[in-house]
Amino acid sequence: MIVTMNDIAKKLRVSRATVSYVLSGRSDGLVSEATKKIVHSAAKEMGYRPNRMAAALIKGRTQMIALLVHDFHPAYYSYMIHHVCKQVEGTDYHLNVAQVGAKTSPMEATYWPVDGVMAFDCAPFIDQLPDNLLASVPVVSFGGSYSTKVDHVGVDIYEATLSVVRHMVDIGRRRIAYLVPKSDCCSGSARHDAYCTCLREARLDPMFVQVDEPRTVLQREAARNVVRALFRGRQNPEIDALFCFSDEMALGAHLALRQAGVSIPSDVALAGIDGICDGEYADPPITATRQPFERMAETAWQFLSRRLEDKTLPRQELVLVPPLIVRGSTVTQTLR
Amino acid sequence: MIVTMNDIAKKLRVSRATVSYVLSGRSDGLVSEATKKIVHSAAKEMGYRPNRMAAALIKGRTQMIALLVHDFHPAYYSYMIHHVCKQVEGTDYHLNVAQVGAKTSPMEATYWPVDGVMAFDCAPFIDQLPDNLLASVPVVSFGGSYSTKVDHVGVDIYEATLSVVRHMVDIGRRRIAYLVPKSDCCSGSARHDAYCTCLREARLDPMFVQVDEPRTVLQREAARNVVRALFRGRQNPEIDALFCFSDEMALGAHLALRQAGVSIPSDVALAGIDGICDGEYADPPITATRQPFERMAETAWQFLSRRLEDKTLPRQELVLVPPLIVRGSTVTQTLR
DNA sequence: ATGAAAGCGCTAACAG
DNA sequence: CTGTTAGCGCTTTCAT
Repeated sequence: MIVTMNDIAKKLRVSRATVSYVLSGRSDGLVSEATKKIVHSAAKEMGYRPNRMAAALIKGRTQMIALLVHDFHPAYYSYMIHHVCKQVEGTDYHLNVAQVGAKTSPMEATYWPVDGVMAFDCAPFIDQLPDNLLASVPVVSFGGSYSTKVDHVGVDIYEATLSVVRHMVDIGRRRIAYLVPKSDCCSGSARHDAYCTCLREARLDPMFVQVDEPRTVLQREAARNVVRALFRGRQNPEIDALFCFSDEMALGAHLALRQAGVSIPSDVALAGIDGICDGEYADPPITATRQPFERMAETAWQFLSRRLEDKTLPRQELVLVPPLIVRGSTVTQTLR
Repeated sequence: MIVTMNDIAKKLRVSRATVSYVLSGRSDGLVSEATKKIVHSAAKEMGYRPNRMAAALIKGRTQMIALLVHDFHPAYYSYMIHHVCKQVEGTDYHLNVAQVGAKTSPMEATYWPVDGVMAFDCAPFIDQLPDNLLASVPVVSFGGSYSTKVDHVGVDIYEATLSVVRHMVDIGRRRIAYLVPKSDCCSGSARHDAYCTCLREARLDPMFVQVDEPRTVLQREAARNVVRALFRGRQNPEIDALFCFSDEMALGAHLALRQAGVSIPSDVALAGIDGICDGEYADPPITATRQPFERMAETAWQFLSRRLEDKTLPRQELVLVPPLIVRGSTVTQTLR
């Protein structure tokens, strides 16, 4: 049923080695043109498909790169996956996108032996990895949550947050709340610390609007519900700006505010972090810092491919500060 | 550097077989509790990681399932990936999400030997697969574009389109245009045919608004540009309804219409196909048929796991008709 | 209860 | 130019 090199060799009455040479393209001058042709056509005709496992086993390299993410769905992740794919596409490597998280244990995510790992937004996971693994397989960590133990392309979320919150102060807001998943509402979290710092500088009081849902998939809906509850009835919480943990949450808040009859930005200014394009399509479009998706994907892959060629390279590091994109959710703009 | 079973066996002065039995959990009464403990602790201590390639090679099964998609990014795909992941999570199988498309040849997508293939929205790709592959590895095709050559969970796009366009007729629209990627504007395409049929029934003239961009990633932006151009100046095309190929395109049209000062739905009613949640967050929210994502993922996985256990099963087939979700983009609604 | 041995499909010396 | 051979790391009879 399944055709192997042996089958081809037997049928053609040549040795396995010859077939191997031809089919793997290492036959430079070793094998006659005639045999080459015969082997190729036999392989095609018999429907031969190389067993990569066997090749990988002996070569010690799988040509496989694992891209580790928390999830596939929210646009923030799928953007990044998309861009990383574009980088790896056309190289000799194959991308294996795998989820890490609560249900998928770290070890399972790297279930397959891979030549390299690209870990997006999951520093804790990297830090959890056993040292011998870290030593034996190149890892590049990238995203807002990056590990400094390995090559990394980071995003400075602290600075990003500063620029968003300062922008809110600059446009005259005084009651700036922070819409945040409960699990991230603690010092040590870059957004939290930057938010607090910024408000302290401006002599304003922090206000936390906490959302229960930590799972990124439902962040938008969860944020919407919390903000809806907040503005329900006449208990207007006297908020005039809402800084959101993510654009997903900003989108949820956006809908809740509109439905509560709250005007954006005149009543409440809204801004997020990420810069997924959905924010641009909202009305008014949402102010946010924009993750340099392409740049990150490109650099992360560059770091990894270099490392793949030379394991002794010194640590490669880059930290980017995402630019603030001011849109209609904080500043009244005329439509273009 | 890399620890193998041999290393453990040598260190412990037992045979490889013993180690194998213990580590793969097949040691029911074969190996003494004492040895078991010793082996386990040695493995842990030495940082042993099983080489799945070797196991797969000998067992002839990789425990790997390929999920084939065109792209990761637009929400329509990432939803599905998300849901398929949830299905496979917790089973003995591992999901390998791979892209098929222009750049990634079909054969490369199944580069790794997998135990099964789940092909989302890519019937042409399945039909292109060599027969011997189709015979040797179970494939389930699902989505709007499904192959009837193999097990499949289809979505009846023709019916879906009928329900959307009929809805537009029902609410009194008479100039119903179809916003469509150029490549899909031909008879044979389910949406196209259903749209034409429906308009013929209602004695209306079809109007095609063609978008150049076939690549799904940029559909939204491309749709936006086309619609913007359409409504630019005072050349109002006398359209009172716009049926969109996808929700992505509907979202683009939505923004363009708003920015052109066209009121939705009073001037132009808007509807799409897919039912991605972003459509719900638009203002007004977008009417669309809703792909039964969860149901499809669940059934597709069910079909595949059954097939994995019994290759002789008769063809498994299911075709779903997605329900029409009427929202504010076609019918004026009060906010909830 | 444990070990020896064969072999999964392929690659890469090395001989001829 | 082609064939022989020795494994890659693991599983799995079959002996012991």
